[in-house]
Amino acid sequence: MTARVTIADVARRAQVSTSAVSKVLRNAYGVSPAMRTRVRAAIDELGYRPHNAARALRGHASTLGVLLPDLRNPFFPDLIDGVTAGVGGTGYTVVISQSGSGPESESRAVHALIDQSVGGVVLVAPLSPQAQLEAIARTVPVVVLGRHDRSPYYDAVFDDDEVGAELVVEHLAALGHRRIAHVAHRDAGRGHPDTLLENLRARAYERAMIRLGLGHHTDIVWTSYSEEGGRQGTAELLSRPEPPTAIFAGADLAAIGALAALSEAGLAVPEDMSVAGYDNTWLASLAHISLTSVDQSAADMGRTAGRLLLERIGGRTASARISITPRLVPRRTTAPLS
Amino acid sequence: MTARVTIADVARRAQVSTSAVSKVLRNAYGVSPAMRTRVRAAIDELGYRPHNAARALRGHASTLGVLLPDLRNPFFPDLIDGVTAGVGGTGYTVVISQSGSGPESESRAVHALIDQSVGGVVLVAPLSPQAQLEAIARTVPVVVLGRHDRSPYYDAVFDDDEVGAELVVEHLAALGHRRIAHVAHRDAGRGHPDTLLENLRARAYERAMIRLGLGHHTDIVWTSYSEEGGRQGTAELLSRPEPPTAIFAGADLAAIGALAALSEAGLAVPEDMSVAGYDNTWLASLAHISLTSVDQSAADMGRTAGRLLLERIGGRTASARISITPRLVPRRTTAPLS
DNA sequence: GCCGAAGTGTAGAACGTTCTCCGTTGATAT
DNA sequence: ATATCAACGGAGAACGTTCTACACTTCGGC
Repeated sequence: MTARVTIADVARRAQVSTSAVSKVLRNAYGVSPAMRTRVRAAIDELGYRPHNAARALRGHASTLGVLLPDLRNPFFPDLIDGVTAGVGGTGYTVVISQSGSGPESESRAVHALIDQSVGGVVLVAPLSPQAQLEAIARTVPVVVLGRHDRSPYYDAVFDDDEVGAELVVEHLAALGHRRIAHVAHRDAGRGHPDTLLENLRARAYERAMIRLGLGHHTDIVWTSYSEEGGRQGTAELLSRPEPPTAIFAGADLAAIGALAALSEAGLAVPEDMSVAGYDNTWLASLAHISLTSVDQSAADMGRTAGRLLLERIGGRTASARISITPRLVPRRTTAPLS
Repeated sequence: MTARVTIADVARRAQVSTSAVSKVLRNAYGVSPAMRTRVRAAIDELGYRPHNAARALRGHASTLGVLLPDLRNPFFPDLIDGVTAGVGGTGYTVVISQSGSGPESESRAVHALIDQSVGGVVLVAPLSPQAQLEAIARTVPVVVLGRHDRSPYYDAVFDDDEVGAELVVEHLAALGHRRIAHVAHRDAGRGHPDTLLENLRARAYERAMIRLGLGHHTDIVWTSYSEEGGRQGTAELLSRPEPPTAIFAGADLAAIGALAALSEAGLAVPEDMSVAGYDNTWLASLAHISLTSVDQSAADMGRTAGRLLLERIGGRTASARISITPRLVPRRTTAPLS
């Protein structure tokens, strides 16, 4: 454990004041080219690295936090890559944290993140009520992903889940399906912000069914956007007196679970049952799975979120609300009703 | 953006000195019960939260870093959960960072992490040469995961990759396969520490083949432990004059890619080709995939790594080296040679 | 020559903690 | 009564930065 090289060491070496070194570091005004090169040289020679904690103490953050509900959803890595790309070259480091399920553990996680003195946070599909998010936004710039919130205090990025759900229902209906069921996600705890993507997808599903005259075939099972959730939900659907002929799962992971349940039940996909997911993760595109899904461009969303966060940090106070239009990617798990 | 509640505010409220508050916070010696409760009350009333940057400046870290090569490998979430569980209840927060591929970006990432003044880091399958890791270990406690390094300066946690590879080869050989090929991972850049798990698996595969008298059937394609890698590697294997009858992919993700390539080539699994993976991630257990794999208990490894890190932080200087014994999980992608 | 402005550089006070000393009690031992 | 000591509490110097003020040049314009 060697002693740290500080700005003072650099200053001594370069025969200037610490203020001067600080200026060079921040490339602030008032530095002659000669001094700059001298300081730069000293920095390199000593292998100086700024101490972020000290900087943070003075109010300058060097990291941005991304809070994910869990790491298992294959949608998130793409999102993270997008965020990283969006803030690329600005000197910010992106740190990732897991919020767990439930508003309490989420709140704990977000505060833990803030306590790291991050410059801003991207909250992915948070469960906390809007008021609470706004309280957070008063402390640190916030971008919320996956909720259609309309808040003056934080930005929102989301795909148009209504459109996405419609695309799926219309696709299935066009294939001749009428009994189209939906596997939805029920959050832990009470609250359930109704701007949260899972709830919007479910409602949009209902509306699309009604619009297409299939209202009486509406059938939602509330489990979770996980493999297990999809499996259970599908099992439940299969036990109906009149099971559906197509299942629209609100997430690819749940769709995968549905495929598992169907294969266990000895049903063939898409011959006996069509299945569609949402998110178009790489899972869906696996040749082995080839799941019809809705693409919402995780990378774009992440990049946008990153950019908005930087803008907020840069001083923008007007609130942004950016919607991304999803697009259907038909694959082999959906086929005409036979 | 409200002004921060500091220790001084708490002190004022509780009519004590800041030193006293600090003592209560750290539950240090020299605090009367009366004062303690008074301070506690003030803390709650004001909603005080300690400023980690300030603490870090004084040398106390509140976070532990985990550096992952990438987030897409489904093995990692389990690992993270293990680490989190292993350090649970100690007040440390786990932050995750992505190292990218290649020693340079890895080195950048690990330094960025250290600059966050983490109390210690878990490096997952790092590519940097041992000397460099030891340099890092001189700055901050380090636990390396997935390398069989023997260093006096950092701890190592790994599964016995030799045994794991043997299990697979023996399993396939017992099923009658002789032309068993291996999809290996070739790291970016030079260096390739030979204690890295991917290299050990490949070597153990070779040795097992020789031991079973199949040495002349040894066939390794070096791509990567990713879906794309598995796909390409398998395509290459299929173009051999005499293609293998079984493929041992060094990671589940690569095995999935192999399945994709096979399905594209119109080959049935396991009828025409047996496929085995490694890591036993949830992907492998998906009913739809049901991949034979090697389990190395990600959660255990993570928990162990977390625990070791805490011990190091706690002052242990002797180096630990913990090996976990893997176990074969046969599923539906491997079958007797027909 | 004088004045203001522009260009360079420094001193030193923050930022919010921790933690080492040290001072003050009151009780106990001598 | 005095010395000793434990228990409690506080003063104040760090930690490594940033950044506001200010001081000192130099230079051009008058």
